[in-house]
Amino acid sequence: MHETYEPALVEAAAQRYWDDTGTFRAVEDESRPKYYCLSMFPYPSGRLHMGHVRNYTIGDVISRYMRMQGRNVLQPMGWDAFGLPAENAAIANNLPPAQWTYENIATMKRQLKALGFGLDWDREVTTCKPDYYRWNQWLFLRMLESGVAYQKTGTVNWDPVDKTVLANEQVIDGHGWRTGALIEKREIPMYYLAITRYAQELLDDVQQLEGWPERVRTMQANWIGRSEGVTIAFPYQLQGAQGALKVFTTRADTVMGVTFVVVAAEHPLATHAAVSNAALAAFIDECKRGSVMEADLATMEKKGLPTGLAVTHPLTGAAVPVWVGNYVLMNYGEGAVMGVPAHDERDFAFAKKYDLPIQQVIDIAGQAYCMDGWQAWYADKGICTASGPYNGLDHQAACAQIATDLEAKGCGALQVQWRLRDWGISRQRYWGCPIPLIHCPACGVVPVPEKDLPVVLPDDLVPDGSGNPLQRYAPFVDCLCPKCGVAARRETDTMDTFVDSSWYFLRYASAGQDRAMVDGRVNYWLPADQYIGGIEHAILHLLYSRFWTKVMRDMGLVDLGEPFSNLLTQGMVRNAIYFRKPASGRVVYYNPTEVEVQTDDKGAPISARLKADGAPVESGGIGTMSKSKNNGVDPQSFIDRYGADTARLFMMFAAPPELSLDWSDEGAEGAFRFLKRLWKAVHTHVSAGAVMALDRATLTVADKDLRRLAHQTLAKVGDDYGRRRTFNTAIAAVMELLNAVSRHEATAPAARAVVHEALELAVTMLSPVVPHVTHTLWQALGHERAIVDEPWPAVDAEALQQEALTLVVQVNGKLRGQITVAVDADETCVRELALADPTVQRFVGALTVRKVIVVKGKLVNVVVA
RNA sequence: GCCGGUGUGGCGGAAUUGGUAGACGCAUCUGACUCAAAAUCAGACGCCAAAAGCGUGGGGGUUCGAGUCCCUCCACCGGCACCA
Repeated sequence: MHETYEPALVEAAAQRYWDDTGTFRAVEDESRPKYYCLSMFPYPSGRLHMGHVRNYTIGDVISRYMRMQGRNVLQPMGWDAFGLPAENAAIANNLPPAQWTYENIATMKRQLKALGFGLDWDREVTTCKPDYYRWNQWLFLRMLESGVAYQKTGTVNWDPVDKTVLANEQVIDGHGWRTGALIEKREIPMYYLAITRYAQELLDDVQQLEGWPERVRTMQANWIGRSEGVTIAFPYQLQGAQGALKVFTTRADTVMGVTFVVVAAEHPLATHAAVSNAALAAFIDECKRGSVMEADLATMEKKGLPTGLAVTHPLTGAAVPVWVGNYVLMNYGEGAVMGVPAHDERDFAFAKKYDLPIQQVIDIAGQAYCMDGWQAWYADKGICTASGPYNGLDHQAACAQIATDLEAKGCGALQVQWRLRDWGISRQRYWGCPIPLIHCPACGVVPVPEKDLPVVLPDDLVPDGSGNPLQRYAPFVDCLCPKCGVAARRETDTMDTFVDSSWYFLRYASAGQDRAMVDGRVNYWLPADQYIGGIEHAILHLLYSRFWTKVMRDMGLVDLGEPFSNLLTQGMVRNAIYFRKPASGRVVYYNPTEVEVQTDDKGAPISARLKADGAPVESGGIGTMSKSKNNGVDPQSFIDRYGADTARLFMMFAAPPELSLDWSDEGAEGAFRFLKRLWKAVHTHVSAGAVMALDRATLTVADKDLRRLAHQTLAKVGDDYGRRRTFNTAIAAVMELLNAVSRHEATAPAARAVVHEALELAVTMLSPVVPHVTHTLWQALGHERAIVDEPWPAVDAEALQQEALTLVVQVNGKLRGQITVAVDADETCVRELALADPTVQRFVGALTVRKVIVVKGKLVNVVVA
């Protein structure tokens, strides 16, 4: 063994051993309990970032720990390789997205290997390869047959200069990111997946997923958004024809307070009214240009214009004016809402702004309604008032009665409404999975026959930002109709990349299968025992994957209904932000490595300046590592300097996995120091020669204390890895153990044996986190078998035994002293010892002892007055 | 705006079921070693001059006892359906 820790040597040796022995190749084995540890696969953006390092280290620690627990572990990896950044890079570099993507994959794969993750690379999945995406296409066609996939129009951002559809992130303040042109909303035909068919099941099942964080389950349930209410029809006459304007409400009990209705700009009534009303037509145009994003919709100024039309209140027969509003969306519900200004905050503001009548119809005992301003209780459920036959009814009774009455008139029905909308998967983009359809002038839309799959995406085109290059590429577009044989046009829209990521975890389990999407191996490995990824995927990706799995189940392709048993959502990796804001021009961000921080004599930062010119820079606090803030740390240069183990150790030690993690050069340095200390401790110990077998009879009190600590630590670390998933506290516990080992006088043979055991346990406990250095240290401690193949050690119950306990004594809840008692001391004895303590005596003084609370094994609280 | 989360020393965090607040690490300070520096090792380290007192974002409450439970307010972060 070397005297000094040299990570480069140690890491190369361990990785060579794992490669040569095929350690991480997973083989199905019905006789052993499996463990499928899944991490969200990366988008191949160029190089790994610290977020990846964190994500995959968590997965690797869990995988290696479960392997030591005797589980047959599968830990695969792949590439979410389609998507917009490749097109942006193509525009910038004039290179095909495929080339950029495959180069990035090669780089990142090398980095993943350098980090020592125990991945089974034989199962690698790359979503931009035809052998993967052909099954997207295959399943899409099956979904079309079953009606899960269907066509309808959808709204997109249209850049009139580039004549292209933009993603939301490419629209900045309503203008195109490249052209600056004012973006228009356009309605185009698109394909949708009927996720709403599964709404109830997705909602019911998410409540059962006990291995998921409560917050993610709540977010999903809110997103699905089941609400029970009533659809109400407001009849109207228009050009002699009878019609009905439909709205949905969960507050049917307030229907007697309706004083107006608001329809979306695209609503047929709005279109009709605009024909003879230029101002209204202009307003509708303005609305159509507005954002479709929920966040914008919620915060923008609510505006409206009357149509001049009126509908009839179905219960009172009163005429209700119809308005057009910029905050009502055609795609949500019925594209119209009823206005009850007295009991809805948004309607109240709208009515105040446009001077519409406000009619209170709900009474809350002890509250007085006042029209001057909105108060929170106006929206509460109460007793109906000024509501004719419904007066005196509470919310539930009024809703039921009103629904019955509306139903009798043919003007309403009870309904369950979902916030969840069907999933639009069409993208007007090149770098994605082609939608396997052909447009025939005679037959219409014709699916590509199964034998012709996959529809291969040409991978040498270079997008230039103006439209989808597939549309101009004849070899792709020109085809023959599979039905009638005439010249036809291939669909050029591609699929949302969320499709690719909705089932890759099934494909890992069916690696190499070229005759089917999945095979029986899926039912061995799935569901994933642990899924790990960023909290930013808490809703969409996870919901789509759950939906996709259920669709495949209903087609008989898999047996499971939920793909992920346990979910761990890891926090962001953050770093300090420094910038300068010149009087003119834009803000310049400086990487923290370029900045020097001045501190006061307690170490608190007071100012910062740029190393290059010595002039001050401003601090922007701490933020998520990003290109735009220039505060990223490149894992590669860090690994080159300190090694993979230090990177892994710091990532696991600096914060619990669910919280955000702040990068710290000094902290990472500290992790490196700890590994050097560990190395030195083992080196010093083995250099001192052979060790006797542990003889429990010859141990001193100090030896017994160290043994107890070692086994207590073992129990804690196992619990932290397995149940709690708090790697930071596990590492801290091993650090404490190592501190105790280095303080231990180890010259006597028995003491050396205890130290040997403690070091073996420390090395074993750390091996999931720092597998390279522990691989070498385990050999140095005299073991033939590699540590990666060792089982997790058992706690020695005898080592945990102790004779005396220290209890704390409080007076009125404040810590005043400590007493040492025998483990089996009874309450009376503990109580007397506590009262006899001199400090306790001093604080009790002349006061009367009211009671004494004894918490077994913990503390005594003397209550005085 | 809506939904979800977070808030504890100079910093990251610990306190697992309501029971010793600040484990472990970083920074800082002191000392040892050194011609010197680095590295390493030892010690100190919530605030306050203080045995007392105060202290877990602010305010209020429940309790013998609250970082932990309840109410309320504030700040920051994630998601909001075409970024992935």
